[in-house]
Amino acid sequence: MATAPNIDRERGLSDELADQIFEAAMRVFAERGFARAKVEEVAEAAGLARATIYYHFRTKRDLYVFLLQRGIEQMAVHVETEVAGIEDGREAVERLVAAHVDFFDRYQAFTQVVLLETWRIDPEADITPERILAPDLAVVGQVLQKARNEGVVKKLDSGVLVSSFFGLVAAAAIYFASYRTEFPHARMKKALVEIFLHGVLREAD
Amino acid sequence: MATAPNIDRERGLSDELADQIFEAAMRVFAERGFARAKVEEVAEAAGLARATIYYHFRTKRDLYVFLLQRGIEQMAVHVETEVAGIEDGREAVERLVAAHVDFFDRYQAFTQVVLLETWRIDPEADITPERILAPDLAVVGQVLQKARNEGVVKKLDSGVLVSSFFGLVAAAAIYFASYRTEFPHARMKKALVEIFLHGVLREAD
Amino acid sequence: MATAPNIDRERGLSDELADQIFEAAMRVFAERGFARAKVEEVAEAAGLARATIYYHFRTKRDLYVFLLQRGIEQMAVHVETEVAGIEDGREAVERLVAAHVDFFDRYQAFTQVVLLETWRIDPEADITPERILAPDLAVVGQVLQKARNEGVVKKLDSGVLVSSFFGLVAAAAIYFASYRTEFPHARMKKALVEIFLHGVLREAD
Amino acid sequence: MATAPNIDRERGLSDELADQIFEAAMRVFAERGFARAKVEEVAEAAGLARATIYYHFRTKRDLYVFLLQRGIEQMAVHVETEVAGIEDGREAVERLVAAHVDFFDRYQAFTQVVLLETWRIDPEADITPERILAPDLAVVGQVLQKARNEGVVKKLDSGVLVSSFFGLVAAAAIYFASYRTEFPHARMKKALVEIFLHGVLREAD
DNA sequence: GATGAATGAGTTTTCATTCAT
DNA sequence: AATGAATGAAAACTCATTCAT
Repeated sequence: MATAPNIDRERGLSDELADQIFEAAMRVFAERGFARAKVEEVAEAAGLARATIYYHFRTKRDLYVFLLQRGIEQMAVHVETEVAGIEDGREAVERLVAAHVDFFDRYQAFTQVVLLETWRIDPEADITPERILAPDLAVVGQVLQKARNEGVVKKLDSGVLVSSFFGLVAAAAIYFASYRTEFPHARMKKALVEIFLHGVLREAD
Repeated sequence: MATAPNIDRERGLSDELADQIFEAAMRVFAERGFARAKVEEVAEAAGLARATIYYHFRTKRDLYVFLLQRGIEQMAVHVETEVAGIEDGREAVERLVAAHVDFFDRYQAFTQVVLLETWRIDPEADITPERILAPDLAVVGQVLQKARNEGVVKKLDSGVLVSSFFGLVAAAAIYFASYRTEFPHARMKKALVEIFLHGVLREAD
Repeated sequence: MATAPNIDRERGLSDELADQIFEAAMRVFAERGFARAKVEEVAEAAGLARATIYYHFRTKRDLYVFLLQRGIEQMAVHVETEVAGIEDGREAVERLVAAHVDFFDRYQAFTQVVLLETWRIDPEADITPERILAPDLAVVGQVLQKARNEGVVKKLDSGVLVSSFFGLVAAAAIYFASYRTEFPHARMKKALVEIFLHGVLREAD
Repeated sequence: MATAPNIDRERGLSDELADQIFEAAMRVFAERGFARAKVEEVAEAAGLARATIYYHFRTKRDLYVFLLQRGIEQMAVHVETEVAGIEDGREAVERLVAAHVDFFDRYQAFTQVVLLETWRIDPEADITPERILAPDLAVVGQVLQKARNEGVVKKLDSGVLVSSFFGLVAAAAIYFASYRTEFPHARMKKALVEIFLHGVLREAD
């Protein structure tokens, strides 16, 4: 896991350069969205000439996919590390929420890119959100599935479970990223765990 | 409420034509996203000449804002009608979820536009998601606030509450819209209500 | 004949504008060849903005095909007029040569475009020289065929006959166009007729 | 003769490598024409890296000139060998046609390059077709001149004679190369000799 | 000698927008 | 009110060429 093929890394793009471009692309795509972002901007942000980007990536889209894959890979690694070795299903779910909130909070730019842009890159091609998010979805699905099998989590449709999980976490991330509220990270994390696990109703306690 | 200013309706755009353009814009913007959508495409879809669109709307962006405002207005009306007159806070929250799921399900195209594009139209301008979603957020906030005050809902930060609500509902909408799963609408609605109210844990029951 | 479909004339390109663009394209493509010619240059030569060319022609290649088709059409008309009504096979062939030399001489720019560029536009597509030259080839083939049937012309393979005819006439056109020799038009015409009809050997007389 | 200066052979390009590049360039330039051909393609076809081509040739144009010169050199040698030692003027002319047809037929790719591209390489520079074709033109001119002086060939302008000769032979070459007709080589050769020497009219016999 | 990497200088094409009718 | 025609301003992508290794 977390060792995806990285189809895009053409012509022996060195790790260093890959990082450089990754960072630059992240910043630019997050701020402007795929369509409004200019390759020139990414190049500039990476301290390279525009043509150099094209030397390493056939198209703007390829660059974008590279960004997504690499980011999700890192996210999956982060999350997996967090939930690794936890036996208790309930705690695993808690950690799952927490790990996502942490990651989304730390990489707000990337989060926006992934959550808002992935849906429209190229529906007809094989670059669906499902596929892009696959590494993380694998971890999330696994944890939730296990918890469900253990009877810790309700017998809900697994699609609904996963989408709810993502919706909750992502919405908060985007919401707070957009409004840069001073709302403390810790309290947000706690609140989301609470809602996901127990719902909003008071009597549920 | 539901009687927004409609700054855009220039030069006596007839209701009929407004509908025509609204539908066309919805389809096109949903399918391609704001940036990739062409004014020409909207015109064509509306059976009009490109210049005619410009006769009624100063810019592409104005057309887009018109679409959003009109759509959200309708959504707010729909939701408000659904929760109107319900005294019981808990039931109101249930209906709130249900009403959104229904609306999102019926207007999938519009949902995609609102939920994925709003965030990036024009950050520096006054067209923030907050403002665009205002009519609906007002209703949602009201219902949740009331329920919280009544002690039905937990004392969570209201921003978190609202974002959670939206995240849950919206994610499901997009998720199912994208994959056109055969998952029955009714069951999805029920599941989301369940999760939002009681969480995913089984022991909560 | 000489009333081809003109598939390219999109969006009601007026006759006047068509002429304008035709002339401009001719000059530019002749001087620089297809690949080196810039659409910008054609636009400028036509007194239009570059985008205006693109308003009327989808691509540079389309513009080029328009140029070829229109030119050949005119050539076929010219030639056909010259040989029309001539009963004597031998005289018809003479006139055929003369008409081509005249046309090629008058429209040297166009001649270069047709004879040097056509072969490589798009081999795999349906824009072969054969098809482009069709209107003229039809006339040439007809005249030669008739003369052959009448026993005026030798029983040579018709492909060889046509290609020889073209080769002779075209080579002279390009040769003299390139070197702008002071060689008198009339003498060249006579010489080519002589060679085509009787060959270069003296004893043949 | 046939021992041109070869200005291009820089940095001790070995014969083997020269051949390798010659073949590759021939194929690529023939297929795509000068402007559309990429140096990269030639390199690839030669099994070399792009920069290696630039190690041996200052520019793409230099590479092209190298190709032309080397090819024409070979052609001139071939033709000269064929007509060498022939006393009879008429037979020499016959052999001249035959030798060209043979060469063009065998090296169709090169033929296309020479006959279609030479005219536009660099008109303002000294790379005119006249100069490029010089080695062969020398032989052709010599043979025709001699025949004319001997009274075997008519007293036609020598430019017309040469252009007619080339036009006839080249047109057939290109024609048959393009359409890969199954027309037998031998018959074509005979027909062209016939036309060039005696013309197309039957009564001439 | 050979070449991977980098880039400057274009060029085609796209589109929102304007305007005369 | 409506629209065909025209265009300015981008922006993606290409490719010959250079250069450090």
